[in-house]
Amino acid sequence: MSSTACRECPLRKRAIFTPMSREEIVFTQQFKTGELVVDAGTTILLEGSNSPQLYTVLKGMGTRYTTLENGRRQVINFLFPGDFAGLQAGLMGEMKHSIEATTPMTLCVFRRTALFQLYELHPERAYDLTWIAAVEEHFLGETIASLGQRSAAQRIAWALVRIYERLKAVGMEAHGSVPLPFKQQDLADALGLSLVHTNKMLKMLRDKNLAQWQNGRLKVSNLPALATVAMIDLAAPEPRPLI
Amino acid sequence: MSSTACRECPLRKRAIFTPMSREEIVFTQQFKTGELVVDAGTTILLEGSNSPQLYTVLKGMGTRYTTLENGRRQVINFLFPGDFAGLQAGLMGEMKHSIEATTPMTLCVFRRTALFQLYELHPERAYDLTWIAAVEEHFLGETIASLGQRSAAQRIAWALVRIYERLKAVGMEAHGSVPLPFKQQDLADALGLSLVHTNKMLKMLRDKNLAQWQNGRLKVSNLPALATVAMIDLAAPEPRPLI
DNA sequence: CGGTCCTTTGATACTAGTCAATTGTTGTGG
DNA sequence: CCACAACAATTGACTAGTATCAAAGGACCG
Repeated sequence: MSSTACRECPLRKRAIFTPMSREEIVFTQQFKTGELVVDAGTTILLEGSNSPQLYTVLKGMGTRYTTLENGRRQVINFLFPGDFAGLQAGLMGEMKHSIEATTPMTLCVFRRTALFQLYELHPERAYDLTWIAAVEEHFLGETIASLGQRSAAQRIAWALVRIYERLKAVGMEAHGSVPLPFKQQDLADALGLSLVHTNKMLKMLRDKNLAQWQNGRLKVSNLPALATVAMIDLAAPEPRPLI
Repeated sequence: MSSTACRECPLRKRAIFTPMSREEIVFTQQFKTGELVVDAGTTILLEGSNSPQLYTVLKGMGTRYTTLENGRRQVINFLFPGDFAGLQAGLMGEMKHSIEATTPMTLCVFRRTALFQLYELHPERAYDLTWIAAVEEHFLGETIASLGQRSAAQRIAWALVRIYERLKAVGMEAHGSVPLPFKQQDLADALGLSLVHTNKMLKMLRDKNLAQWQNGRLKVSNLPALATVAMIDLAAPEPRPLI
């Protein structure tokens, strides 16, 4: 199967992404060197390595995580279609975290060496790259606030709302639910909770008819109610650039 | 008192910051529109506002925080000299967090409207800006790992080590200690701990002779030992750009 | 000198972690 | 097609780490 052309990119059409001019599309196409297709379970980027690539997730899902000295794992965030990865290695020379494919994934691969060229020749795209970093920074800040100030139940609710929104924004909602092929352990590691307690909180939300996550799909029957539990002020997600 | 010229900038000389060419200094000077001097306690940026400015901390310290719906405060990080602020508002149009001066502060002010010009005319500086965002992203990721996976004692130790390193890197170490004019409540809010428990953990570290934080100064007699408690692999800090 | 703010300490309550065992699911080989 | 292994989800019992509550110093200021 041949590589997807940027102009045909199914993600770009989504309202969540800021529109791109034809020229931008052409340049992005040049910047793209190919596609990486990996099986579920593959480690795409390894902490400490200096992988020379930048990626955008085209299909599939993964986790971005670090491992502490005591062996505990922290999932920094989940990777969904449209997400950009590898900027830290791209600029700082070394990965500060690992990325693992949870499902089979397809990633657009960009040449890291072309990064500086991008800054010189395509300021709008460079601007977008910084924008992406700023959006990511904002999201990480919100995660910090969740881990620091929300109770276990609130954290789970918060994560489910955010995940639901993100997947919906990239068009993965169907039959009132979204695919969510992670293990409960992954969510636990993302929220700093134990697996057992995560399980109990999920059951609680299920019993209250707020969110059902089973068989790899997440169904939220009453999003506003779940957002209330999560202490989230539900707002339309702001458009962000896609690279 | 007149504004500090970029070429005289006392921060730029520090090894922690990547060197700047004369041209870069000249441009930065043009980009800078002045200085903001504020008293302790001033709110510099307010969540939700669309402040049109970008800042670099020249002197003093502050906190970057958000407030949740239930009134609890999460300190995202501390602002020290050399730190850059306002990028989110600069790109995304609205502040996602507030910034408050803890001590009197002096900030270099940059014109937000010149931001795009910077991308068009000075790709190296634009590159640096993205670099700064990536460094910040990395630091926030480490914070997430701390809140998620470290115990209270480890979190405190972690924070003190990181703070000590950062202040030392900008030349604020003197007599084997660094100034740290925050309240225990600020640290508690940064680490997602209660004030009381934070106090007890600080006492524990003090009793073990690992770290003394009193009267606005932090003294770490045995940094490697503190880093061990914190589960940190002590490494020389990597240089980052200054704007 | 009283008031305010921050730090410190003790007592108690509760959230979430750990341990252990059971159930359900999927895939494999006989 | 069934037995078994491997893994994920679930549940219950118990424990530990932190939060909460309350009160007492200390430091600073008008």
